[in-house]
Amino acid sequence: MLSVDTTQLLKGVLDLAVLAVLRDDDGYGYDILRRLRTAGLTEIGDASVYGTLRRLFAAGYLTTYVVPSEEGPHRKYYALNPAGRTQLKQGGDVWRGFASTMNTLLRESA
Amino acid sequence: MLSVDTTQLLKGVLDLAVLAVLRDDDGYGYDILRRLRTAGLTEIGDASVYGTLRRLFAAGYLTTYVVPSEEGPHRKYYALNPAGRTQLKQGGDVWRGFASTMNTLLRESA
DNA sequence: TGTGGTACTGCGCATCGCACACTACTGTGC
DNA sequence: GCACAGTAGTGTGCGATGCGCAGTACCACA
Repeated sequence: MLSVDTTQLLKGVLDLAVLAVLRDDDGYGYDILRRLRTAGLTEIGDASVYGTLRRLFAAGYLTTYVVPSEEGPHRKYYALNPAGRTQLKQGGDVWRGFASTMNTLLRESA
Repeated sequence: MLSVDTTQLLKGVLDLAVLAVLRDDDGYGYDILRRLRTAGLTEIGDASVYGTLRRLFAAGYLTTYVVPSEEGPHRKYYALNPAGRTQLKQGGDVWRGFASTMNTLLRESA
Protein backbone atom coordinates (compact mmCIF):
# COMPACT_ATOMS: atom_id res chain seq x y z
CA MET A 1 0.00 0.00 0.00
CA LEU A 2 2.56 2.49 1.09
CA SER A 3 6.31 2.03 0.80
CA VAL A 4 8.09 1.18 -2.37
CA ASP A 5 6.59 -1.87 -4.02
CA THR A 6 8.39 -3.83 -6.68
CA THR A 7 5.11 -5.41 -7.68
CA GLN A 8 3.82 -2.35 -9.45
CA LEU A 9 7.11 -1.80 -11.21
CA LEU A 10 6.73 -5.19 -12.86
CA LYS A 11 3.54 -4.18 -14.64
CA GLY A 12 4.06 -4.30 -18.33
CA VAL A 13 7.66 -5.32 -17.85
CA LEU A 14 7.18 -8.92 -16.90
CA ASP A 15 6.11 -9.69 -20.46
CA LEU A 16 9.38 -8.28 -21.63
CA ALA A 17 11.41 -10.12 -19.01
CA VAL A 18 9.82 -13.44 -19.97
CA LEU A 19 10.44 -12.84 -23.65
CA ALA A 20 14.03 -11.96 -22.80
CA VAL A 21 14.79 -15.15 -20.90
CA LEU A 22 13.31 -17.16 -23.76
CA ARG A 23 15.44 -15.47 -26.37
CA ASP A 24 18.28 -17.93 -26.33
CA ASP A 25 16.66 -21.07 -24.95
CA ASP A 26 13.19 -22.53 -24.80
CA GLY A 27 11.88 -23.04 -21.32
CA TYR A 28 8.96 -24.28 -19.25
CA GLY A 29 7.14 -22.24 -16.64
CA TYR A 30 8.83 -23.46 -13.54
CA ASP A 31 12.23 -23.06 -15.12
CA ILE A 32 11.47 -19.57 -16.39
CA LEU A 33 10.44 -18.63 -12.89
CA ARG A 34 13.85 -19.74 -11.63
CA ARG A 35 15.65 -17.90 -14.39
CA LEU A 36 13.86 -14.66 -13.54
CA ARG A 37 14.54 -15.02 -9.84
CA THR A 38 18.18 -15.78 -10.51
CA ALA A 39 18.37 -12.74 -12.73
CA GLY A 40 17.34 -10.48 -9.88
CA LEU A 41 13.56 -10.49 -9.88
CA THR A 42 13.60 -12.38 -6.62
CA GLU A 43 10.13 -11.48 -5.45
CA ILE A 44 8.27 -12.69 -8.48
CA GLY A 45 5.26 -14.94 -7.89
CA ASP A 46 4.76 -18.22 -9.68
CA ALA A 47 1.21 -17.43 -10.74
CA SER A 48 2.47 -14.25 -12.38
CA VAL A 49 4.81 -16.15 -14.62
CA TYR A 50 2.30 -18.83 -15.60
CA GLY A 51 -0.26 -16.14 -16.29
CA THR A 52 2.16 -14.14 -18.37
CA LEU A 53 3.09 -17.20 -20.41
CA ARG A 54 -0.56 -17.89 -21.15
CA ARG A 55 -1.10 -14.28 -22.16
CA LEU A 56 1.93 -14.18 -24.41
CA PHE A 57 0.87 -17.44 -25.99
CA ALA A 58 -2.68 -16.16 -26.53
CA ALA A 59 -1.22 -13.01 -28.08
CA GLY A 60 0.65 -15.14 -30.60
CA TYR A 61 4.20 -14.52 -29.43
CA LEU A 62 5.01 -18.04 -28.31
CA THR A 63 4.75 -21.59 -29.50
CA THR A 64 4.46 -24.42 -27.06
CA TYR A 65 5.04 -28.14 -26.76
CA VAL A 66 4.72 -30.61 -23.94
CA VAL A 67 7.57 -32.82 -22.85
CA PRO A 68 7.02 -35.64 -20.37
CA SER A 69 9.49 -35.70 -17.53
CA GLU A 70 10.90 -38.72 -15.78
CA GLU A 71 11.29 -36.88 -12.54
CA GLY A 72 7.92 -35.25 -12.05
CA PRO A 73 4.93 -33.91 -13.95
CA HIS A 74 5.06 -33.06 -17.63
CA ARG A 75 6.66 -29.81 -18.69
CA LYS A 76 5.05 -27.35 -21.04
CA TYR A 77 7.82 -25.73 -22.98
CA TYR A 78 7.50 -22.32 -24.57
CA ALA A 79 9.55 -20.90 -27.43
CA LEU A 80 9.71 -17.50 -29.10
CA ASN A 81 8.29 -17.31 -32.59
CA PRO A 82 9.11 -14.51 -35.05
CA ALA A 83 6.31 -12.33 -33.71
CA GLY A 84 7.73 -12.83 -30.24
CA ARG A 85 11.17 -11.77 -31.35
CA THR A 86 9.76 -8.66 -32.96
CA GLN A 87 7.86 -7.92 -29.78
CA LEU A 88 10.97 -8.41 -27.69
CA LYS A 89 12.86 -5.98 -29.86
CA GLN A 90 10.14 -3.34 -29.87
CA GLY A 91 9.46 -3.77 -26.19
CA GLY A 92 13.14 -3.36 -25.46
CA ASP A 93 13.20 -0.11 -27.38
CA VAL A 94 10.16 1.22 -25.54
CA TRP A 95 11.64 0.18 -22.24
CA ARG A 96 14.96 1.86 -22.90
CA GLY A 97 13.24 5.08 -23.92
CA PHE A 98 11.03 5.01 -20.88
CA ALA A 99 13.87 4.20 -18.51
CA SER A 100 15.91 6.99 -19.98
CA THR A 101 13.09 9.47 -19.39
CA MET A 102 12.72 8.33 -15.81
CA ASN A 103 16.44 8.52 -15.15
CA THR A 104 16.49 12.07 -16.40
CA LEU A 105 13.57 13.00 -14.19
CA LEU A 106 15.17 11.44 -11.14
CA ARG A 107 18.52 13.04 -11.65
CA GLU A 108 17.70 16.63 -12.54
CA SER A 109 18.77 17.78 -9.08
CA ALA A 110 21.45 19.95 -10.65
CA MET B 1 -4.14 -4.95 -25.58
CA LEU B 2 -1.44 -6.08 -27.90
CA SER B 3 1.56 -3.93 -28.89
CA VAL B 4 3.76 -2.18 -26.42
CA ASP B 5 1.82 -0.06 -24.01
CA THR B 6 3.44 2.72 -22.05
CA THR B 7 0.48 2.72 -19.69
CA GLN B 8 1.55 -0.43 -17.91
CA LEU B 9 5.11 0.77 -17.60
CA LEU B 10 3.89 3.73 -15.60
CA LYS B 11 2.43 1.55 -12.89
CA GLY B 12 4.23 2.26 -9.68
CA VAL B 13 6.52 4.74 -11.35
CA LEU B 14 4.13 7.63 -11.69
CA ASP B 15 4.33 8.19 -7.95
CA LEU B 16 8.03 8.52 -8.27
CA ALA B 17 7.83 10.81 -11.28
CA VAL B 18 5.44 13.14 -9.48
CA LEU B 19 7.63 13.24 -6.39
CA ALA B 20 10.59 13.97 -8.65
CA VAL B 21 9.05 16.97 -10.39
CA LEU B 22 8.05 18.37 -7.01
CA ARG B 23 11.53 18.08 -5.58
CA ASP B 24 12.70 21.56 -6.49
CA ASP B 25 9.45 23.48 -6.83
CA ASP B 26 5.94 23.21 -5.46
CA GLY B 27 3.31 22.72 -8.12
CA TYR B 28 -0.38 22.31 -8.78
CA GLY B 29 -1.95 19.43 -10.67
CA TYR B 30 -2.33 20.96 -14.07
CA ASP B 31 1.20 22.31 -13.95
CA ILE B 32 2.65 18.98 -12.81
CA LEU B 33 0.88 17.35 -15.73
CA ARG B 34 2.63 19.75 -18.09
CA ARG B 35 5.99 19.19 -16.44
CA LEU B 36 5.66 15.43 -16.83
CA ARG B 37 4.60 15.71 -20.45
CA THR B 38 7.45 18.07 -21.16
CA ALA B 39 9.85 15.68 -19.49
CA GLY B 40 8.91 12.94 -21.93
CA LEU B 41 5.87 11.22 -20.46
CA THR B 42 3.79 12.60 -23.30
CA GLU B 43 0.95 10.14 -23.13
CA ILE B 44 0.08 10.65 -19.50
CA GLY B 45 -3.58 11.24 -18.65
CA ASP B 46 -4.73 14.12 -16.49
CA ALA B 47 -6.85 11.94 -14.24
CA SER B 48 -3.80 9.81 -13.52
CA VAL B 49 -1.88 12.78 -12.20
CA TYR B 50 -4.72 14.13 -10.06
CA GLY B 51 -5.34 10.69 -8.69
CA THR B 52 -1.68 10.17 -7.91
CA LEU B 53 -1.49 13.50 -6.11
CA ARG B 54 -4.46 12.56 -3.96
CA ARG B 55 -2.90 9.21 -3.16
CA LEU B 56 0.46 10.70 -2.28
CA PHE B 57 -1.25 13.26 -0.09
CA ALA B 58 -3.32 10.60 1.62
CA ALA B 59 -0.16 8.60 2.20
CA GLY B 60 1.38 11.56 3.99
CA TYR B 61 4.07 12.50 1.49
CA LEU B 62 2.72 15.89 0.47
CA THR B 63 1.39 19.04 2.00
CA THR B 64 -1.07 21.19 0.14
CA TYR B 65 -2.36 24.72 0.01
CA VAL B 66 -4.82 26.49 -2.22
CA VAL B 67 -3.91 29.61 -4.10
CA PRO B 68 -6.61 31.62 -5.90
CA SER B 69 -5.73 32.48 -9.45
CA GLU B 70 -6.68 35.63 -11.30
CA GLU B 71 -6.81 33.84 -14.60
CA GLY B 72 -8.94 30.82 -13.92
CA PRO B 73 -10.01 28.48 -11.14
CA HIS B 74 -8.09 28.19 -7.91
CA ARG B 75 -4.93 26.17 -7.85
CA LYS B 76 -4.22 23.45 -5.32
CA TYR B 77 -0.49 23.46 -4.78
CA TYR B 78 1.37 20.44 -3.51
CA ALA B 79 4.75 20.37 -1.81
CA LEU B 80 7.06 17.59 -0.67
CA ASN B 81 7.34 17.12 3.08
CA PRO B 82 10.21 15.24 4.74
CA ALA B 83 8.43 11.91 4.39
CA GLY B 84 7.99 12.67 0.70
CA ARG B 85 11.68 13.38 0.28
CA THR B 86 12.56 10.13 2.00
CA GLN B 87 10.14 8.32 -0.24
CA LEU B 88 11.62 9.95 -3.32
CA LYS B 89 15.07 8.86 -2.30
CA GLN B 90 14.07 5.28 -1.47
CA GLY B 91 11.91 5.01 -4.56
CA GLY B 92 14.77 6.22 -6.69
CA ASP B 93 17.02 3.54 -5.28
CA VAL B 94 14.46 0.83 -5.91
CA TRP B 95 13.91 2.10 -9.43
CA ARG B 96 17.60 2.15 -10.26
CA GLY B 97 18.04 -1.37 -8.95
CA PHE B 98 15.07 -2.60 -10.89
CA ALA B 99 16.08 -0.83 -14.09
CA SER B 100 19.55 -2.24 -13.79
CA THR B 101 18.17 -5.77 -13.49
CA MET B 102 15.98 -5.27 -16.53
CA ASN B 103 18.81 -3.84 -18.58
CA THR B 104 20.94 -6.84 -17.79
CA LEU B 105 18.13 -9.20 -18.78
CA LEU B 106 17.55 -7.40 -22.05
CA ARG B 107 21.17 -7.24 -23.03
CA GLU B 108 22.44 -10.73 -22.25
CA SER B 109 22.46 -11.60 -25.95
CA ALA B 110 26.22 -12.21 -25.80
C1' DT C 1 -23.37 34.48 -26.11
C1' DG C 2 -20.37 31.02 -26.93
C1' DT C 3 -15.98 29.14 -27.46
C1' DG C 4 -11.53 27.81 -25.72
C1' DG C 5 -8.07 27.34 -22.13
C1' DT C 6 -7.37 26.49 -17.23
C1' DA C 7 -8.14 23.60 -13.07
C1' DC C 8 -10.18 20.06 -10.27
C1' DT C 9 -13.41 16.06 -8.91
C1' DG C 10 -15.67 11.63 -9.27
C1' DC C 11 -17.12 7.29 -11.52
C1' DG C 12 -16.30 3.13 -13.52
C1' DC C 13 -13.36 0.24 -16.40
C1' DA C 14 -9.28 -2.65 -17.85
C1' DT C 15 -4.92 -4.50 -16.96
C1' DC C 16 -1.96 -7.25 -14.46
C1' DG C 17 0.74 -9.18 -10.65
C1' DC C 18 -0.30 -12.08 -6.87
C1' DA C 19 -2.03 -15.10 -3.05
C1' DC C 20 -4.31 -19.24 -2.51
C1' DA C 21 -6.23 -23.59 -3.35
C1' DC C 22 -6.08 -27.56 -5.98
C1' DT C 23 -4.38 -31.42 -9.00
C1' DA C 24 -0.67 -34.53 -10.11
C1' DC C 25 3.73 -36.94 -10.58
C1' DT C 26 8.30 -38.48 -8.52
C1' DG C 27 11.58 -39.84 -4.95
C1' DT C 28 12.96 -40.35 0.04
C1' DG C 29 12.51 -41.86 4.71
C1' DC C 30 9.80 -43.74 8.45
C1' DG D 1 2.38 -48.58 2.69
C1' DC D 2 2.37 -43.66 3.85
C1' DA D 3 3.54 -38.99 4.79
C1' DC D 4 6.23 -35.46 2.95
C1' DA D 5 8.94 -32.46 0.03
C1' DG D 6 10.09 -30.93 -4.56
C1' DT D 7 8.49 -30.28 -9.20
C1' DA D 8 4.94 -28.58 -12.55
C1' DG D 9 0.65 -26.69 -13.95
C1' DT D 10 -4.37 -24.64 -13.68
C1' DG D 11 -8.17 -21.71 -12.00
C1' DT D 12 -10.35 -18.11 -9.04
C1' DG D 13 -10.68 -13.89 -7.17
C1' DC D 14 -8.58 -9.70 -5.19
C1' DG D 15 -6.10 -5.28 -5.04
C1' DA D 16 -3.53 -1.48 -6.93
C1' DT D 17 -3.34 1.80 -10.46
C1' DG D 18 -3.55 4.37 -14.85
C1' DC D 19 -7.14 6.12 -17.78
C1' DG D 20 -11.40 7.72 -20.31
C1' DC D 21 -15.12 10.47 -19.69
C1' DA D 22 -18.47 13.43 -17.72
C1' DG D 23 -19.26 17.19 -14.92
C1' DT D 24 -18.21 21.66 -12.46
C1' DA D 25 -16.29 26.15 -12.47
C1' DC D 26 -13.73 30.23 -13.57
C1' DC D 27 -11.65 33.49 -16.87
C1' DA D 28 -10.82 36.03 -21.39
C1' DC D 29 -11.97 37.25 -25.92
C1' DA D 30 -14.69 37.77 -30.01
